[in-house]
Amino acid sequence: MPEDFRYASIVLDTHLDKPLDYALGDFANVAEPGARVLVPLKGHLRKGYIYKLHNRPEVDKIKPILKIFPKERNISSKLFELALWMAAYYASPLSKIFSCMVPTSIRKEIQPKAVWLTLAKGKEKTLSFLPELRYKAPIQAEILEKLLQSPKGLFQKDLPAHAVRSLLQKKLLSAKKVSGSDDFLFEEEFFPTKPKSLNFEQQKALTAIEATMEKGIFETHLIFGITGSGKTEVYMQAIEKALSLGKKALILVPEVALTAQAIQHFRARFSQKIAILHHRRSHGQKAEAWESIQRNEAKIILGARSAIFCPATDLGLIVIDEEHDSSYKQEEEAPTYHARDVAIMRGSLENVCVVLGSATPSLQSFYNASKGKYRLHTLSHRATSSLLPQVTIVSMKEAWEQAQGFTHFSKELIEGIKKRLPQGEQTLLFLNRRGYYSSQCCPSCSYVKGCPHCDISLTFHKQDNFLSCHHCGYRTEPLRKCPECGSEILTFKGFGTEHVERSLKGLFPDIRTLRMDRDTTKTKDAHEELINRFRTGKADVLIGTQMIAKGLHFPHVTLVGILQADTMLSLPDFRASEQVFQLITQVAGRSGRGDIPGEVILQTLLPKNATIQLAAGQNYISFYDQEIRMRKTYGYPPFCKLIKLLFTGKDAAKVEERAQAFRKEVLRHSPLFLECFPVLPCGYAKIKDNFRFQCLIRCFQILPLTTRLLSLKEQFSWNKVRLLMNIDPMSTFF
DNA sequence: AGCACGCCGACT
DNA sequence: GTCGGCGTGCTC
Repeated sequence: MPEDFRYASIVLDTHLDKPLDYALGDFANVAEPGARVLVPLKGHLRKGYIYKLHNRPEVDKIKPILKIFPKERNISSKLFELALWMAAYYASPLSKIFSCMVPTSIRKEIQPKAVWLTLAKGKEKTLSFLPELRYKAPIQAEILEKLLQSPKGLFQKDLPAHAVRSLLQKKLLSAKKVSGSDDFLFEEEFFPTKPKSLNFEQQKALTAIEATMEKGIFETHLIFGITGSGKTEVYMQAIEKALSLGKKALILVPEVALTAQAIQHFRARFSQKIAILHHRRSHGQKAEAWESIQRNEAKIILGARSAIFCPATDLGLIVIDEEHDSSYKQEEEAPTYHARDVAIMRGSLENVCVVLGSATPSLQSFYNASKGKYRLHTLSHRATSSLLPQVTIVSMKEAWEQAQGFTHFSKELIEGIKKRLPQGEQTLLFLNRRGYYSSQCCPSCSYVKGCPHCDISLTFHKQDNFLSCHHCGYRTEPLRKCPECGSEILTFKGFGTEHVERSLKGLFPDIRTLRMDRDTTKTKDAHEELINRFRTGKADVLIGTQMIAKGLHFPHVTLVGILQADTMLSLPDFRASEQVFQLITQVAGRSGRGDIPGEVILQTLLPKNATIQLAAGQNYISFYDQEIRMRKTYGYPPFCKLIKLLFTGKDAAKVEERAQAFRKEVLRHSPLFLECFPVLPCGYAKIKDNFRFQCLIRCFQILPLTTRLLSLKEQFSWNKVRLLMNIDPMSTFF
């Protein structure tokens, strides 16, 4: 017989880390962990979730729970279990985990207020007075013209409010309230694409995944498929299988992959409603997607990392596409979770088949697969007839000798671009640095103009002629003279995409270029537009940073130039090689996706470097063998676990002192086997006026240690210094 | 997170 | 003499 509990500890929505006790009163029979409740706090009403039921309150003065919300607002028992695991593993307060699990729009009950406007019925043809209106009320006329061009309608918020009101009064427009999402537009029009036939390897992977789903058990599959091998088609057919079993499918993709185009790709295959969750959607859109999942309307959920917490019941399949992608890891704030690892935990709690896919699996995942923890499926052929691109390594030392000075472009690259111009074939140039010059400096005293708030140099942007900080957004005019020595002869160092674009135009005056980096994709649809313009052949060359590397499909690209393939290799980070290998492979994979075979030119100052050579050979297995040996020798993951303690604060000396003191406490109180590295300034020693120090902990098991660390953190006197515990950090440098 | 309490500079 | 700056600390 269950015990009768009279109290509950409640985790409040506020950033209050500690649960508070309240009396259950009449709610004793309906209260359960995860239930949404309303409670008084300091004379205000607050909402939260029940964490535990008990009979031993911590304090004497106990206020009562005022209300228990309907079950739809609960955190389900399965997700609650996942939350408890996360709180322990990631050493994070439960309140922060609950706020990951439920969107703010749901927690704050924000009612969407978007208004959708269409031309009033029957008025479409009676707009003969438009010329007159254009004269009397040009703004109103403009609205009507816009609506004639988009007959489905427009959001009111995108139109001038005053003119809309007049038009509504004249009964020329009709308005209806919607959720703020334009999802309803897509529901009507479907031209479903058919499943493609699978090759032997794809079929084998699919059969194994289907078998797991049929058994209704938890099992993790890793699809290791070269770029263009048709992983997505396997996911699609696995999703179909999940649906046919009456289950739901959750697909996680890196944030950048959630472009309207990728979404349409999914919408075109499935007639079912697809819920889309990512952090750039509006409150209303997120709330609608979330509730449609909860009402069991959406059977397919597509989202970025936080979608792993979606309230779906009866999941049959979780897909993590591009499993190696670092955007799955939350690094900035607690909980520092990895969506792939949370997915695997969720899968095991809910008996779900988990599918990880990548052309360059993380060392961790491939290691797990090699140990039999995951089932490995290799797709070694491109699904279409296209071949993998031919990669050539070019030594830039030699290129500079030949050119008698610095150049972005080796002779091989110039020839490659030139050859393609008359044929309408396109080139992609990759450089992982935006701006024109990466710093302004004084050659006589070697002063470098840095950001006053961060520990980095300011990047020069020629287009608008300013210096900017890529960390905090600080902007200032370029220096006229050196503030240290007064010299008026100042120079610049280091080149970015803006400079590459200009140099290229110097070489080929008539060349049509597009540039894609954070600077050119600031506005809402700029990203989409740039991709469309390039895809439809409006440019010969696309120059870009990281963001051109991921998943884009350009059939006319037959040449990819990687301008500085090695800058990241020099970082003192255990994952540097892994990241460079992944990046080169992903960028190279953009070449030759159509009928004509592709070419890749890999420009580097380290042509003999093993990682560069293996990436050029697109030889993942050899790279894995090399790298896993390295990790084993030096004792890095997956052969151990890492925790990065990050200490930040305005006063550098105090931050370092607190960090040292905390490190001592960790060593003193830990009977567990662990290794505590010295306290060091981070690679970025200061960001937004906050100094940063870190201390790396190496251990074999996370779980008992994080509990320990959390209680030490609670007892410690912080004195204006903050600590972020990063579990399984992606980088040990920054 | 809020909100109160608390201790030091520019105002009626 | 008060108003108000935001530093510190508590909320069941």
